[in-house]
Amino acid sequence: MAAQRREPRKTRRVEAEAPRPRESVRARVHALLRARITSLELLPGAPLSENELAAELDVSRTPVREALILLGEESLVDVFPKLGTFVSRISVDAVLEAQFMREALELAALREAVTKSGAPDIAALRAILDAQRDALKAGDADGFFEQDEAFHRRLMEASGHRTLWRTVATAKAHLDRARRLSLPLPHRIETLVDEHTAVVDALERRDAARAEDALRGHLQGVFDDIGTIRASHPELFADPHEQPGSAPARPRVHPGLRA
Amino acid sequence: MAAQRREPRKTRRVEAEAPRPRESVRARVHALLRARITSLELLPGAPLSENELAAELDVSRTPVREALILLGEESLVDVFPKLGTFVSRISVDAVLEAQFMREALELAALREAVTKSGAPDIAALRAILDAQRDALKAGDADGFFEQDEAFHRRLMEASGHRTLWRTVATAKAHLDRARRLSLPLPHRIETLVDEHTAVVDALERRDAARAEDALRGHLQGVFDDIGTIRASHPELFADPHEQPGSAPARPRVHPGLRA
DNA sequence: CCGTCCGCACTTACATACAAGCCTTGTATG
DNA sequence: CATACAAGGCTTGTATGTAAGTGCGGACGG
Repeated sequence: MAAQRREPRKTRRVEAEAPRPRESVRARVHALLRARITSLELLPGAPLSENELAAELDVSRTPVREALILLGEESLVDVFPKLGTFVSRISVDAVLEAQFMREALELAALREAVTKSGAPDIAALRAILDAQRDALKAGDADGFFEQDEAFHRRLMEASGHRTLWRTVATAKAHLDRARRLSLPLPHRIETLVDEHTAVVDALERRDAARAEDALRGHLQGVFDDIGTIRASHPELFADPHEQPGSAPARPRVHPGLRA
Repeated sequence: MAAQRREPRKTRRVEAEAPRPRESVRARVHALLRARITSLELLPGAPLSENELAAELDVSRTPVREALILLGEESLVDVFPKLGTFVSRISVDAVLEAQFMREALELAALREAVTKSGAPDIAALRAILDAQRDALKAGDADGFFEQDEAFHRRLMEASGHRTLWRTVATAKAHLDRARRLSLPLPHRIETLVDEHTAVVDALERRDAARAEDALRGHLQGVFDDIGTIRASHPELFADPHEQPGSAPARPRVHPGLRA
């Protein structure tokens, strides 16, 4: 495909189409690509061309490029100068670090939530659990993950920390990519909701120790699944024994998966 | 000052001046501005114009803009569309969150370091402490802070987590801006080195509980100082009762401090 | 004197043009 | 046939041009 054979964009937009330009183009592109990556719609290793994306989304390269830079900061893409940008492969190190970070932050927040949370928090959490069970029954994988995200996010809010979720979400993105691959295991998923429920139960009884144990076990279990996945999808993972200081697995040729 | 009265940049660079263009211009600008902000060379509230910075650094607006976007992600600058970009004021909420995050991550890492660290780690840490004491005697504030950063970074490496420092450093930046203001208190500073030493001592003895207590106390003490500072420099702090959801303290007029 | 309105000077957001590096592939040569 | 080489097409990096929003300040009317 030749680049940019599309007709030049009109500099003056028709006003019928832009009711809410409140959110910047960059933010929209960033959110879109992030969703595509974490949902595995874009597989690890897939190339992301600034030109192609700009053409597809009908915007200029500038906001696309800025979005890719931000995704690079989150390690969701790897940018190789003058070579190309690719969805990052799942790095064992990155997953380990993400798991560690998530565990440390969520457990610390939970300790505070035990004393700070109130009835509205518990009610909101239980509502999310109900929705998650519904999604499970309906076989709605996307909805299930949405509610999972909502649960952990709401749990952190219950601790009074409102801005910390961004950091946890960044770490969680790496774990989620791996978890998505384990979806075909339905028995595992049912367990997850039960584990969530145990956390809320302990939280409601203000039982700090039990809440902590429940959440820790839950997070550890999620992490353990990833090892199982790796065996069946090795091409999605980065070289396991890579030195972090050295060049980060530059692809010899444009790594496959194109189209 | 009128914008861009500088002569047009030569598109072809003289090659005598660029021996190592390995690091992108964006990365250099980002690092430079970050250093200026965390060192308080650029005070909270100070305006950062893409045009002015591009002219001063003799680069185009593009890498400057990209660097500012990254700093915005770290909450070190606030970008108000079509209005201006300003060094972020020290937000009490942000400092609280940074403190919480740092404490959670560093303590969790320390727990692992107690079992994983070895003699080389201890030796490296003690060397850093010596350097820190030297900087203290010499009255070298910048050097002191450098060694402080090195200490905490090395401590995290001793736990085996190599990539986690980036996250901690982002949080630490907000705390450091406040701490810089407390430098005139020399008695406090001497305490800091002693606290660091206590952590290493306990770590060497593999005394997890004592190491944890020492580090927790140290981090808490650092945090307590910030409250003291706030009284004497209120203009550097954001509105204390600001709703995080609402507009983030948009400046009525370009906030002063301009040259 | 005071309020209102309008334009100007500044900003960032987005679009486009140009530069430079890497890989592939076709081609010529041994 | 194998290999060296060079050109071309792709990529991202940087530079610059254009659009559009915001607040300030002066002109103007009351």
